Amino acid sequence: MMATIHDVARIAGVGIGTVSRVINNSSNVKPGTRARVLEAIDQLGYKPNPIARSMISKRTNSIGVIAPFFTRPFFMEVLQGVEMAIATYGKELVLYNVRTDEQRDHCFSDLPMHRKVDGVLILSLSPDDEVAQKFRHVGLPVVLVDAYSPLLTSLVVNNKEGASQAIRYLLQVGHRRIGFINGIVEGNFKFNQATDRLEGVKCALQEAGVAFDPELVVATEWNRVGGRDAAFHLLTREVRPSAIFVASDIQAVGVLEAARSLHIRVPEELAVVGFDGIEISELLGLSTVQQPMRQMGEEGIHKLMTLIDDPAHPPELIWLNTTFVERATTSG
Amino acid sequence: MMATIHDVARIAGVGIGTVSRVINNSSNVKPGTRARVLEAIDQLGYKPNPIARSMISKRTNSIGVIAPFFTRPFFMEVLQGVEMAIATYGKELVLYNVRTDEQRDHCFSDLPMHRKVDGVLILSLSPDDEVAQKFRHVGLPVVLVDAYSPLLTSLVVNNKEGASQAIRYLLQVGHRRIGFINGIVEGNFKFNQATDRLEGVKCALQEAGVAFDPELVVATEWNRVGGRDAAFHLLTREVRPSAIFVASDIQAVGVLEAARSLHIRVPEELAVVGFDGIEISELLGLSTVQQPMRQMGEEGIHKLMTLIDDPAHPPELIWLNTTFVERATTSG
DNA sequence: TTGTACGCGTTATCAA
DNA sequence: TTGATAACGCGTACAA
Repeated sequence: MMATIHDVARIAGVGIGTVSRVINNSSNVKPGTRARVLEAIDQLGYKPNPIARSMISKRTNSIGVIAPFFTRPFFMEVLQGVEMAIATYGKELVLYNVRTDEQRDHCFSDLPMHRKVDGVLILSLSPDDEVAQKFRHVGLPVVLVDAYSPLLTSLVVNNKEGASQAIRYLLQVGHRRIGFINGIVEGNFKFNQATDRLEGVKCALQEAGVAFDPELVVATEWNRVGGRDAAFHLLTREVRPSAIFVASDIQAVGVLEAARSLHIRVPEELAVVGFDGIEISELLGLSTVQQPMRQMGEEGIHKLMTLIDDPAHPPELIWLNTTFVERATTSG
Repeated sequence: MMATIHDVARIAGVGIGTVSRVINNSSNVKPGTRARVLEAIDQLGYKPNPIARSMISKRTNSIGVIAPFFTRPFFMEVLQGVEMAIATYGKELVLYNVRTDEQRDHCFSDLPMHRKVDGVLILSLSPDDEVAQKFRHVGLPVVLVDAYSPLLTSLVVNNKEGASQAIRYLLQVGHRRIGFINGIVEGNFKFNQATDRLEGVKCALQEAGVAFDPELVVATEWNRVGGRDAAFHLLTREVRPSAIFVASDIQAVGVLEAARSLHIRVPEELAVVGFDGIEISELLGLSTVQQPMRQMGEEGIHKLMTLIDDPAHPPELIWLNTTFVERATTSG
């Protein structure tokens, strides 16, 4: 039905070996025969079967991306960088979205064996040592983005420092009662965005000699509703905070909604700072701690490609920095 | 290095045929031997190689999604439905993002031959008859979502009626000078969202006996900046419109920005209606024509799966309806 | 420079 | 119920 290398060989009156050599433009083939083969290929509209090819070469020409809830704006931004980088390498992008722990475990255990991808980029998910070891063992290149493992090349954002930037700014402009709405800890791993951001908050407060008040900290879902609920909680206490730092922009949007419905003016009566720097933060004039999201995706892929070319390459730990962006929700 | 079916056969002391039968739980295998095989599989941590499998079965267990600029919110929403549906089928998702006509043509011409996917879902891109014919010819199942071809199963939104809904509403609440900011026509295909929405605008005006004024129509890029620029254009004319209907929410956001910087109050001095119903429209209180985006993705995949199971299934044309959503930018 | 034969890891067919 | 063997379409030694 579909033309194979044999058909081409027959039409061109050569052996399949020669056709193969022409396809992979191996040097040792006489110009005359090459022309004949090329013509036969053209005539039949022949394309090498990539499945059969990867059967031999052990290369699939596609790379896998594992992300939790890739529909969240943060992942979208990273994914955009990933996609662009992958396209420049001419690879295909296989997307594994994981919503549950089961899906994650399934991905982590099966992917290494499958070899349906030449490499894997894992987003915001830190595999434990056992899983990481397995990836190494089977020789499947892996890069972690926004996640960390000592055994795997990791690109991490300095979450702690980012949170500190936000708190230092708020302290500097005079706030003393600062609320912190964190995201809930997803998964039971050591590297965790929520944990690190909380750490950064504590640190910055301590440096400034301001007491840390656990009553002002709430952890909620990483979404708008979570942010809104938490904000209601914080803003309806007897003594409410004069500023709230939120662990993600999307939650911060919920905070703004809560403030509006409570008739609390932003920034006059309440300063709000988010985290991430997704598009909506710019739209709403939300001050935020900007992550280099696009860059994370792109660099992650570049690292992965070098790893694919040189699997023996030792794991690296790459730190990326955040930038505080001052907008309308803080500057009165 | 990695265990194969031969290793399993050797350890279990059976032939590879038997192992294969156990894997695909074919009935005719004695419980005793099945147990031995299962044990060997477990011992070796053996997983069948999917590449070798699809070499024979001609099934890759993954489906391709072609989308232009999948990073736009509209595509994200559809993609979310797509992803969820694909997950329920246990398939893998291969994402082809196309930004240029070359990439599109490349996708359309290569994918059918590759057979690296069992089926393709094409988003917002209408292949011409020649390309469609090719898909049919090689027997690769295709479903079009938000796009149309007479030769392929297509899920389309009633763009014309949607635009009419918006205009009828604006007319009903008293507007007579209604501006229309359209998206530019991308690609030279017959089915086109921009064209249909313009048609709907004209129709609704005509029905109401209101003259259509070409001066009030501007076509721009499908993004915020495009919307903003177009709005500046419309709003700085001597007699400006009292309402603007915008072909996408993302452009409408730009319109709102323009109105704000021109100190034109919304909705008192200017009513704004978008199209799409992406999350941000809800956030900003933007009145809009809601598309059933998630549903489009899900239904598209379901249709594709039935097509994969029954390739002879004739192409269908499925219409989906929009819903007008009234929010703050129109209701004074 | 070119053709042949083998192997990649499966599934499917056919005898036994 | 089972095992050997032939495909599947390609890359690649090896021989010519």
